[in-house]
Amino acid sequence: MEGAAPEGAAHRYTSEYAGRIETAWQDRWEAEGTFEAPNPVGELATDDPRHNAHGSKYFLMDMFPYPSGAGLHVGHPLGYIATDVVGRFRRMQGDNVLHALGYDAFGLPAEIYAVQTGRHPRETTLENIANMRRQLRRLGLAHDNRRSFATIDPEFMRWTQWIFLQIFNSWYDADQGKARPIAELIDELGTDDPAVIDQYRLAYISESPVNWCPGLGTVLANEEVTADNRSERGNFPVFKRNLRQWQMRITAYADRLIDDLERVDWPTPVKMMQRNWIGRSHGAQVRFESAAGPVEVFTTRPDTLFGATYMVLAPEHPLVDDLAAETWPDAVDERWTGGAPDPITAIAQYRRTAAAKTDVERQENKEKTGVFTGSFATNPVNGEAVPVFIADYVLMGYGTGAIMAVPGHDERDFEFATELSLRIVPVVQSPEDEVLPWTGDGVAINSDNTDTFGDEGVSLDGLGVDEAKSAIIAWLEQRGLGEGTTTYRLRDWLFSRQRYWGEPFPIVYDEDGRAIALPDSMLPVELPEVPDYSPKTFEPDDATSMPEPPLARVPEWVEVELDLGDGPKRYRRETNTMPNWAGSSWYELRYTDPTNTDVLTDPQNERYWLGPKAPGEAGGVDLYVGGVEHAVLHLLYARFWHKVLFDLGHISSEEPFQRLINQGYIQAYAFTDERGVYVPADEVEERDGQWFFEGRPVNREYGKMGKSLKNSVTPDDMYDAYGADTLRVYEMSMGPLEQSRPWDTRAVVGSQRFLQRVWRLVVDEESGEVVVDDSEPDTATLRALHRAIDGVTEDMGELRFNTAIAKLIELTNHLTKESVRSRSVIESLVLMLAPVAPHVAEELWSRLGHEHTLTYESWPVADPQYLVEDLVTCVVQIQGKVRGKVEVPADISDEDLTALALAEPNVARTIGDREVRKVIVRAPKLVSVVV
RNA sequence: GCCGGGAUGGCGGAAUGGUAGACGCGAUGGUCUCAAAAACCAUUGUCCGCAAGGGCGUGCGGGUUCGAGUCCCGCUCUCGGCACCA
Repeated sequence: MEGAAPEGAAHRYTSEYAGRIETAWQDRWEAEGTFEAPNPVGELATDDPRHNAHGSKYFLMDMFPYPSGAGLHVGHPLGYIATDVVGRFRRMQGDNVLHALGYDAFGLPAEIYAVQTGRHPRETTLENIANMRRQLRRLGLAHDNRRSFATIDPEFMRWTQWIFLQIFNSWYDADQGKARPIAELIDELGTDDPAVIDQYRLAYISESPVNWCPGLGTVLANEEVTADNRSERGNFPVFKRNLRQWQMRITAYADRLIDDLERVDWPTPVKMMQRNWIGRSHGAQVRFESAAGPVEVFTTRPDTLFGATYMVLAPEHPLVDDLAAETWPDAVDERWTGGAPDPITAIAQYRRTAAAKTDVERQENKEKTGVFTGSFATNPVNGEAVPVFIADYVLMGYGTGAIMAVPGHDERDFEFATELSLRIVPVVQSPEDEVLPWTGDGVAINSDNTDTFGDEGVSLDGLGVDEAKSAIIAWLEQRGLGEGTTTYRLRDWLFSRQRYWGEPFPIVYDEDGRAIALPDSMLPVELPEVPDYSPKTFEPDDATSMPEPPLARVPEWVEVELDLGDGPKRYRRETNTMPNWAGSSWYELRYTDPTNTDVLTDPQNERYWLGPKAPGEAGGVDLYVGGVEHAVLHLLYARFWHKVLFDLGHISSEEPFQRLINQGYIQAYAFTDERGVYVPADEVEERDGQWFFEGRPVNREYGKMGKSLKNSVTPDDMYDAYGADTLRVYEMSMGPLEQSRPWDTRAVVGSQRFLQRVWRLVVDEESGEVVVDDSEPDTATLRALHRAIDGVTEDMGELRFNTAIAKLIELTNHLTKESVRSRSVIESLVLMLAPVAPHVAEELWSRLGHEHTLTYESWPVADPQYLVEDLVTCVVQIQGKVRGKVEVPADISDEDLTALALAEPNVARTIGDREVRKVIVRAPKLVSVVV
């Protein structure tokens, strides 16, 4: 953009000049360890007083990146710049700031690349990390590099595996509401029989329906499967299969995971998503007697029990076979039979068609279908015999897999009842103009069984929904017919994957196939070399295929002889690996004590950086910035592990992330030609609102930045064209952090012009001499300065970098216009500029004669005397419309101001001969006249 | 369908219920220059008007208020999440 500097301006702040300054300061920061944050104890402790190691602290985190081979584009660093600005600001406010960046380095892309090239994923991953470190270093991030790590580092993996064993070796004590060591359960139960004990573990193996993805050759967690049953990564079909897999008992924490959302400062949408995902609903379990024994149902509307006119079981429900009658009752409605000669045939047929339906089909066609089992059950509140159906609108995986159907007050039951012509009884009074089904509030009707039960009975009639619920639950509990309960949508976390590039489990099996934890001394269990990195993958639609993990193909690793306490014996290693999410579920802890080899983090260090600041608080990272796409997955898993470690007494904080902000995305325009092919966005020209590529018109689209859309802009491009500081200022001034916005390379120059103006306030572009002097600034300048200090300080504190920068620009423009040279003013400006544009600020600070980095200089403080003006512009409104302005002293009285306002010529003219009915005075800024 | 965001100039965006459009980009005009670039200065919501000034204007329709982008009610569009969860 910028040509060679003209002869006469050798010290002009050009991109090239900026680049020299920036790399020089990056080298110096690194050499001096400028951003190293001391710990209270251990290897990273220090007595360097400038770091305030025992005073206030601030722990900042970014969602760490997966080191992709594609490198960064300008959208990636948005959050990193923002946290860096916060960190630099907090340091100048006196905080000890912990800010570092690790790498989430296990993952599918590296494995896929390895399969394609035969290169070890570690090799390529480490290369990618090195490249990313280079790109990010050039951005001037104030990270403590001693605290950086990658999840694949054996030292990190060791603790990931250690935490797994902690979870494996604990159980959830529902009475105490916390996890406890399994040894305490063994004592309490008086047995160490694995058949008993293993069922309680928080990490356990179960044979249960899991999401099998043949196209990826691995199973997936529920959270990794999209609504239309495809893999979030790769978009392959996913099938439910019964397989033996590791699970984590996250469901034990469902209540705390919901309730503790109130103790963190997170965006509402993220909290909502977590609440919905956990899906807690309060209701009742009620038993309906049948020929096959009691059938348990779950309902959130026990108040509508009197309106339950039939029951529905999921087709896979275990009692269905027992309920299937030999023959249809006389005069059975033919819509109930599915056209079959008897219930057993009807059920078999229905199950077959239901199973054959893909989930997509189920979704497209929500028409209710089902068949009658031929049996009846008894509604416990009124003794009525209600027919029992099976239907696929009832899911085995939720509640009890059986429902009582209340067609009068449930949409789905109503549809089914209409379809099969079932009885509909209203039991909640609906508003007059509403038709059934009525699902809203109302007074109970037709809900009285005192004529059957006499004094033992209950009447809900006249009660509101909530009262009726409590009344009927009390009645059911008293008679042993049911009880109030809570169910959750959340399922346990499927924790094993059939991949190579993940953490191995620290588990071996003995000859009885029993899972045994390896002792801590044998950690980490490292990945063996394998002949082939890929799991066996299958045709994406091959639902019957079986998982085959790559590690199973290394018999010399799988078969081991170990001495686990009772002499050397043969064992077989677990061949699954942990999911991607393992490392990111606890990495916040490792930043606090990254070099500790004895514990995952020293309790003193953890307490200092993460502990609650006041009793009752949950603690956690002071600020965590990342994309909203992790709202459920990563953030839920990390909270879960954090709570387990808290329960077991390893850490003092109950939540990992106290405050969370979702940064927006930087998106970009992309252009397609008449064939629909993407053309390079940076070669498109705009004329009169139309876009042209090589003279031909093209269409504009808006979307993610990326190679495929040919609209990527890389940080490296920006470093070359403008320098890192300009890129930082531009990204921060584009808008609020949380908001997504379009990239506009043309607009970047505005940020460069701003930095150039600041530069010229200090340095003569031709001679390179410092031009500041010690002159006393005039009052107008002092006002501008202190107003800026006041506003910038507040904006920075609230992460409003865009408006903070606007205020710095205003101050700079004032100083430029008035040719202000006063050192005191310019130094304050340089200090305030430092968080967003640290290199140029350091350079100017140094040229102003300061020996040390400005990193730990005190942030300027506004002098209140310059924040009040003596003369202010008062606005005069008539009927709320501005009709005039008067310059008045700030301390003017209401009476004087009113007089002045009414005397203002235009005001007087507008009022004319109308009567002034009321005057509202907000001295000294506003007078509002009502006529 | 349910839940949660959002809508302001040509563009990105500012505005404790009190002068809508800060700051930046772009555009137009000017200074400097042989010329250009850069820099600097000025103008820039829209309509009427020579001007003074006035009308209109924050997705749409109502309301509260002396005064509403901001608060309340009802919609539209849009983005995100969930989706037969009993």
